[in-house]
Amino acid sequence: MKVYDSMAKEIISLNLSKDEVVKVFVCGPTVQDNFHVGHARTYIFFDSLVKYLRVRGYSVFYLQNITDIDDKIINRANEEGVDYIEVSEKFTSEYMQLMNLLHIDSVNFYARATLHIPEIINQISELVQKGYAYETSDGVYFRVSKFNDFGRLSGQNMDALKSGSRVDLNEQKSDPRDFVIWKKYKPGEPFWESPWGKGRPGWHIEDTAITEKYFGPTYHIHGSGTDLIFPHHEAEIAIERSISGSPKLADYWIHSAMININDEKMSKSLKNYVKIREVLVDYWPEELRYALLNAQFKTSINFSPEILQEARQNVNQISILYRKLSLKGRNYKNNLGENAKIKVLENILDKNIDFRQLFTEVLSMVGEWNRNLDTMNDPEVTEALQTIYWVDSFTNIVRRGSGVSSVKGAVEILLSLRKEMRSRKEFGIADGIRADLKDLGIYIEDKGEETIWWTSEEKGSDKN
RNA sequence: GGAUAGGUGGCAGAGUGGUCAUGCGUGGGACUGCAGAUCCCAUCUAUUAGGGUUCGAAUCCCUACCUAUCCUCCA
Repeated sequence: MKVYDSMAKEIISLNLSKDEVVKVFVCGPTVQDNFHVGHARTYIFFDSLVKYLRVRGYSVFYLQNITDIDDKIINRANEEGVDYIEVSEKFTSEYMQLMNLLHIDSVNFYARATLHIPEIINQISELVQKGYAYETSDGVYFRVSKFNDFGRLSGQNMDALKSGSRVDLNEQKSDPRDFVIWKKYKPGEPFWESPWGKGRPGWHIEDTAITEKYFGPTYHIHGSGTDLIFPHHEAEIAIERSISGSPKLADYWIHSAMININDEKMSKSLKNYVKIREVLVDYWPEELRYALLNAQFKTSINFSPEILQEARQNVNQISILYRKLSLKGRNYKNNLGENAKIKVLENILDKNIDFRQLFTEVLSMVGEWNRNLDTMNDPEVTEALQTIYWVDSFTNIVRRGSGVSSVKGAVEILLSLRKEMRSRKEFGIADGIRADLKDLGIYIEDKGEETIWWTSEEKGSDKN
């Protein structure tokens, strides 16, 4: 299995062992505001990546942090005249709900920063002791000049950073590149006691304190969106390696590209974002997942109604075929691993975890299965079902209508009535039944003497 | 200015030297009582520009131009 690694800046082999737990850390959100499609992309991608690793037999522990103390959270709380905890609780809960809606269920543990203050203070103390950090009147800062690998991941030139710095010059830092790891208390702000007085943690050190606690000084995969490479990941590397002395923090660095809108990055500060909630009014989670996985992870996606519409088409095509196949046979969970189609798909993914290429190949298989649907024998049906089931097990893009709902009996009575009407050429009545069922989310399809049906609610603009 | 990733049809997007895949869209056809689903055919005269290497370049080299992200908080 290979993947583009941001540190190596090329596609390299992912050498992971199946005999030990694979430790994956992905930077979670700051719980300060509504979540947008950009967040969705990153977390859907890593969800599918981790699930795929598991499908391939790796035992993965997927850790994510939640930044629940931060300037922006405090500012928002002040604006609204509430305690910061109200803000962070509200959006933490919203985040969890969205993850649930989007089928993002691969994370083993969400670690909140405010529940790791002792670990953070320990790290700062160590850094101060070793001379990597110094105290000023407003906080404790990391001394970047003591860590000579700073800038390697992001390709930043140390001197250029120094001179061309856009960083605040007002602070009492001894070097403009130095970053804050402890912020001293100002009136009205939440605080924790520390050897440097009341205060709260800086952002970068939250993650290292958390990963060190659960993973130790090094782990296997570190992921997030590309926008966190600098300075956040440089800072994490500097902090943890200064403490541990290890030559690396993570074996692999995987960064997913941004979501753009009108060719510009979607972001809170530009106010050009589309909320996940808004998308889910008109589109199913499976459709959003498809749209966001339907690109190489290193390629930015220009978000538009067109990509959602395309996703809807393809999700429908795969889902409807899946339904038809499952009416033909149900032993698709057997004999996984002997499936030649799955082998083909594995080979595609193993080149660079490219879900778009996976989808392209799946769609061509779907075309073939549709062509042969009437003549497929049992092993072929099983193979097809297994394959779609396998793909769905880590992508979650198949919409599963059900033919065994609680209304099954009633539907079948109506269908036999409709059959009778059709044989009497009472097409008005027959079509009326079909239309009424459709309004209830029950789709039927005539094929010769047979009529198959499934349930599938409609969403958004397609309704009517 | 530096770093990174790119510039292929209406859109999306494969393709590291030899008739420019594929998907969406659009048009037509088959099937159907009609639909739906599905299939077939077509369409869109597409490789940023200019040089070079080559029998031959989207693909290799050079130059220019352009786009996005990062170089401040951000997934």
